[in-house]
Amino acid sequence: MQNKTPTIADVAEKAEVSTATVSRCLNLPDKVKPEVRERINKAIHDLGYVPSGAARALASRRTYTVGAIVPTIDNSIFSEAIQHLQSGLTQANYTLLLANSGYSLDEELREVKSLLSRGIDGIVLVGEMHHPKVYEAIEQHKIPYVNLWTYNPKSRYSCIGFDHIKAGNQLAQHLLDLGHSKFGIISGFQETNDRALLRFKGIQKTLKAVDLEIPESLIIECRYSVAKANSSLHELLDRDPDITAICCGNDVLAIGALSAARERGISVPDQLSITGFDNMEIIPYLSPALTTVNSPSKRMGSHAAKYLLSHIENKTLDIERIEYTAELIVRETTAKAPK
Amino acid sequence: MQNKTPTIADVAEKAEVSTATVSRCLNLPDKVKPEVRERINKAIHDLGYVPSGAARALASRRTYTVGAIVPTIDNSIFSEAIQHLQSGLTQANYTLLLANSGYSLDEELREVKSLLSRGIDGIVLVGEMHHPKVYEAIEQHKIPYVNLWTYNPKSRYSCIGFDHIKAGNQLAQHLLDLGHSKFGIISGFQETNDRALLRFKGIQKTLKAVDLEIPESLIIECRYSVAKANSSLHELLDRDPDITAICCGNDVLAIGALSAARERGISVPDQLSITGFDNMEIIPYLSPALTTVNSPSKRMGSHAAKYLLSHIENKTLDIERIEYTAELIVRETTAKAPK
DNA sequence: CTGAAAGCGCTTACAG
DNA sequence: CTGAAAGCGCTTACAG
Repeated sequence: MQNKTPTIADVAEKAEVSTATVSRCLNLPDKVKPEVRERINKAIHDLGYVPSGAARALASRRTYTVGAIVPTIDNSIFSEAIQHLQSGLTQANYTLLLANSGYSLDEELREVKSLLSRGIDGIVLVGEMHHPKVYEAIEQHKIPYVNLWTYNPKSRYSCIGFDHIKAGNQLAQHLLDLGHSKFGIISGFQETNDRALLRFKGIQKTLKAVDLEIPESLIIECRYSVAKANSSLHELLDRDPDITAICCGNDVLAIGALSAARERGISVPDQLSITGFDNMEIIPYLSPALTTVNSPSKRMGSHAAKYLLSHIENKTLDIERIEYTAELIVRETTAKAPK
Repeated sequence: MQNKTPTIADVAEKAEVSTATVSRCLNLPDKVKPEVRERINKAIHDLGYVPSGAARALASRRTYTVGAIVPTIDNSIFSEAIQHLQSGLTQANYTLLLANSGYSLDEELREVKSLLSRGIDGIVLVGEMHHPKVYEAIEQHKIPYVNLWTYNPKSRYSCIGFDHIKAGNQLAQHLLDLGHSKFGIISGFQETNDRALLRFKGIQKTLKAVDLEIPESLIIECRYSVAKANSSLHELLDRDPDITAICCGNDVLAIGALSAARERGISVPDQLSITGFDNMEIIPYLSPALTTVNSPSKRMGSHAAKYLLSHIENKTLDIERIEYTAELIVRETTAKAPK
């Protein structure tokens, strides 16, 4: 019974080889003779040897770890992406270090620094809007990096995502086609969230094309919570009872808005149309089922894993910009404008 | 312009002190004279020095990292717990390493080993049912460990959670009080999920006390997905149209069941009562709002952070068992049994 | 295919 | 309060 955790030296001694050979056996097995390999594997098994990640990282300058910072994991849409990112990494024997910024740019910077000091081989962030020092810090470390959930052909950085402006366009056009002209907006905070901002810009632009404008007073920004959205819709309707269409920043907000409409006895979609964003798993099973836009979260997550792994393995840092499409999904919460 | 990442030696040189002093300045600031400290901090800042986590971990045998393995992060209820676990750790300058097992015990074991080799100072798992080697591996590493989401006064391991049997009792009693006698169950897979198993056992026990028994054919186990629950309810109702109460393993399943009832034109709760579990954030805003049981996920998550941190700092490994209560929340999906 | 040895960047008794 | 030096457990040219 050894009461000390066995090291590579213990394995080497037991297998009667050098530590260098044990190391090779672990990392480049074909470079060691099969019979030796067998002896080493037996020793490893007998000793219950587990390599020290810290020592390996220090010596090899590789951690086999990738960092990701999302605004929150408490949103099924990010969870889906992370789940897929993670499984892509796990298959390649990489581990995901997950942090969340709570939609704060300063907090995100802190997390980036912490991950960097921890030693990561690659990093993924959500959106394109970050603290300027974030880019600085990452570039200093010379590791592959990608902005997820956003697509900007002119970005200086790699990105994997979709065009939020286009998505906003589609939403607005759909509502316009249904004859709506009186809009309200319940959005996430746009100052620190470029996805929220761009979606709104998209809506705004499409409306402007037909000379429609949403007054400041009918745009509410709030935290992505059902409760906040509920009170926001009440607020909006108090300010202007003639609104016939509400665009919500995501499905969670839309669920809150739906509940407020119900409380007011306003029927959706007959009197009021409501749209969401993301197409969360449960949405089609709700009644009424939300009209929303599909965020390709799983595909983005998987792609991020692939991107990072290939760039880490090849030690390349060139920029890639991948665009996925986000389709409008019309369901039961939008209909012709009343009257 | 240095084109090499600065090390502690560079800082030491620039500040004209030894590396030992820089190290102390970082870890035990009060042990170094204020003026020296200032010089060092300036050097750190000027150089843009970031300590190497790997080197620190290797030398100190501490990683300031805690591992957590949950069945899936794609469930808002686990996300909430993780969010709180994480924020507790972050405040103490620890980082959370998150992995998920996909409800597989073998996968969980793999993840445990990977985390252990990575070097973690503590670990939290969900539930009490694990691969026997999981306990073995963790004990060999002598790090604090806690089973979350479960409370068992007789457990050999620390646990922070609630009593799933009691929760099942409450659910069944509520339905019994409403006059139900014909039950159906849509549960998660019980073989690898002790929470699912115990909740069911709780229901079963309470029913048995009044001589009621749920036949095998009216118990369906499935993945925690809305779609699966939807088809499960159809299946159940095909097998026995006289069922008046359905207990679902969690809220996600209940939402699926609700949608199936709607598809069949069965009114809830008049003709059919449905219960969920967890009380996810959106539940009270849905229509009908689910009768469910509140899982104290946030409190469990925070407590896990506290538990781990204190045991890591004090290098203690004694067992603690913390019980939270899970209350039944009666809303709109349960009512008196028809007829 | 294998080994001796330097080195990765820190921490930590030990002395002073 | 500070420094010299050993050591943490690996990897990796370099030789052979």
